[in-house]
Amino acid sequence: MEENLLPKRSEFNKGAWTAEEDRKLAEVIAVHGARRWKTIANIAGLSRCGKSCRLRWMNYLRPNIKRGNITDQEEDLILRLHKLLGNRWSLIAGRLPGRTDNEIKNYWNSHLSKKVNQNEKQSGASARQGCKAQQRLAENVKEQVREENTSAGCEDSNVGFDVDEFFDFSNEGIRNLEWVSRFLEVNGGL
DNA sequence: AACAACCTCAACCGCATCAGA
DNA sequence: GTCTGATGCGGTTGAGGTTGT
Repeated sequence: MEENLLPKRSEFNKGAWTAEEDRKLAEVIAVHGARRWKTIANIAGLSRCGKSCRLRWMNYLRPNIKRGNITDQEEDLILRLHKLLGNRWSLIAGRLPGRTDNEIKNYWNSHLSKKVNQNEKQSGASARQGCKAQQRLAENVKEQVREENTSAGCEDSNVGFDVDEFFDFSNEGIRNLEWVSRFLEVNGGL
């Protein structure tokens, strides 16, 4: 009686993927490509939702995934990018070949957030100065983007957008971050 | 050896955005 | 212009492993 009132249990498998499921998924993607995840799940005969298949592919099965320890260089880059972009893990992952947004998010939450908190505590007295430094940093970046906009004439440029709007991270207008790549390449450090 | 506390990371969930009908 | 399904993203959870007592 009571079970009639309960929501219908999902018909999808949940939890850890088996090697067999991985193999099936990879096979189907090799043939049909990595899109239309619902269809892929059906073709592969997996009792998984499309979302789950996508996640598994993106975070684990995709070729060129780098597994293992994050190097010091990578860590440094993550810190710099996080300073610049906030919790935009997919954008940060885009700058780290072979790393997934999930991996970077996990690494941040388990390692770097603590590190950053510690550093902030240590420099507690200079917190305000830190804020100012951050503002200066943002201003520097803004200035550089403005220069790029004017020198490139914006027509053909990938960085043609309103700089102030862009740096308002509450705005979801961020789409093309080509300039971030270039900024990091040019500056080498923040 | 046994247990608790902590840590890591794969996977899930909900929401936002995109794209096609 | 609107609707709907697909996709992408960030936050969160929980199982399993590790370390400390």
